Amino acid sequence: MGAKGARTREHILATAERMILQRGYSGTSIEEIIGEAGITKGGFFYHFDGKSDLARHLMLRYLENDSQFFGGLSDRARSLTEDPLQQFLLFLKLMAEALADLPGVHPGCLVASFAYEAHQFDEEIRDLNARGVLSWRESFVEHLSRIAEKYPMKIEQPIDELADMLTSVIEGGIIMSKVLDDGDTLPNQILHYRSYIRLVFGDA
Amino acid sequence: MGAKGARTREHILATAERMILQRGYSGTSIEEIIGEAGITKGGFFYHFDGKSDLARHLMLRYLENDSQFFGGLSDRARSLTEDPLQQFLLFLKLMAEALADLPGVHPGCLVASFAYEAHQFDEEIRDLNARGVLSWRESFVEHLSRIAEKYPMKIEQPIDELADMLTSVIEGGIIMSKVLDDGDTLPNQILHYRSYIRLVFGDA
DNA sequence: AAAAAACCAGACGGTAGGTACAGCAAACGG
DNA sequence: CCGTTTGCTGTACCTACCGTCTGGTTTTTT
Repeated sequence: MGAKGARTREHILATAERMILQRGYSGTSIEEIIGEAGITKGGFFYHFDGKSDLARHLMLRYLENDSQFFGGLSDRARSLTEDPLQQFLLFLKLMAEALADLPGVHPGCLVASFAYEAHQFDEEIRDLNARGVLSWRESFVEHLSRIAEKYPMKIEQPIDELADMLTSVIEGGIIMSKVLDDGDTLPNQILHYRSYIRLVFGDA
Repeated sequence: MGAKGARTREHILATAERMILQRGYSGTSIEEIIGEAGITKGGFFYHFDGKSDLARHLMLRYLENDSQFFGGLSDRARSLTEDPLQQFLLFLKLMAEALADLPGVHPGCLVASFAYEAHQFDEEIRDLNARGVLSWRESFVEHLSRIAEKYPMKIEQPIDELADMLTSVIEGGIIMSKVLDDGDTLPNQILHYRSYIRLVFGDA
C-alpha cells in the first residue's frame, strides 16, 4: 500500500468517525460518508469490504489513538515527578487541560457509541470494544496500585473499581458535554475524579 | 382514548425503548418494532404520527419514569433519617441496591442513546434531552446544598459540578456495564460516588 | 345498534448497502 | 523512461427494506 492510498484510507476513517459520533452507526450511510469525504463508492469499496469492515477498522484505529493519547499524558506526568500519587494527579490534570483545549465539545467516544448500538455489530467488534475498556482499567489500575503501596486508602472498595470510575466519569462527562453542548463539563468531571483520588489517598 | 388504546400505546413504547437501547434509534425499524410488539403498521400509525413522533413520546415517557424512580428513592431516604447527609448517602445506597437487583445488565439510558445520534432528531427532542439532564442536576443540587449548609466541604469545586458527577457516574457506569456485560459495575460506581460524598463532607 | 376507537392489509416512492465492471491517472519498480 | 501496480472514478444495477399513507375492517364503548 503506497502513501496515497494510506492517506485516503485515513481520510475516510476520520470522516466516518466524526459523522458516526453525531449520527450513530446505522444513521450514517456509506453514501453520506463518501459524499463528505469527496470520494466515490468504488473508492470506498476498494479500501473496505463493506460497512462492518469499516466499523472494525474504525474501532481498531480509535483504540490505538486513544492508547497513544493516554500514554503520552502518562509519560509526561512520569517525567515531571517521582511520587506515584503526584504522577497520577498530574496525569489527570493534564487530561483535563487537554480536553478543555479542544475546540467546541468533545466529539464523543466510539466505544460508547457502539455500546448503544451493540446489536448492529458482530461478536468480534463487541469483543474489541470490551477489550478497549479493559485495557483502560489495566492502565489505571497500574497507576493506582503503585499509589496504594505508598499511601493508605481511606475507602474499602477494590482498586479496579476505582480505576473503572475514571472511565465512567469520562464516558459520562462526554455524554453530558454533548447533551448540554458545554465543553467545560467533561474536564470539570475529571477534576472531580482527581479530587476524589486526593481524598482517598489522604492528601490532607 | 380508551383503556385498550392506552395499553397498546404503552406496549409499543416499552417495546421500542427496549429495542432502541440495544440497536440504536436509526438501527431500529418500525417494522421490527411492530413485529416484536405484535401489531401492524396501520396500528402503529394510528398511535403515532411517525418515527420522530415516537421518539418524542419515548423521551417524555423516559424522563417521567426516571423522575418517578429518583423521586421514590428520595422520599424513602427522607422518611428514614433527618440529617441531609445521611439522607443523600441512603439515597445513593438505595439506588445502588435497586440497580443491582435488576435482572441482567441495565438496559441503558435513552438520553445517552439519543446523545450519540443527536443529528437524527429535531431541536425539540434535543431540548427535551438537555432539560432532562438539567432536571437531574437541579434535583441533586438541592440535596447537596442542604448538606453543605451543615457540613463544610473539603473541596473547592462548585456544587453543581458535584451534582453533575452523579449523572456522569451513572451514565458512564451504564456504558461500562453494557460493554463488559457485567451487572455489578454500575452499582459499584454509584457506591464510589457515595464514598466521594462521604469524604467531601468529612465523615471521618 | 350506532358511533367512535382501534387496528389490519397492502401499496408506494425512495433510499440503503452492496456488486460489477470498464476505464484512467499517478506512483513505483526496474 | 517505460511497464505495471496501485488507487481510484463513473456508471449501472439489484434486492431489500424503510417510512409513510390510504382505505377498509374489527372491536369497544355508549
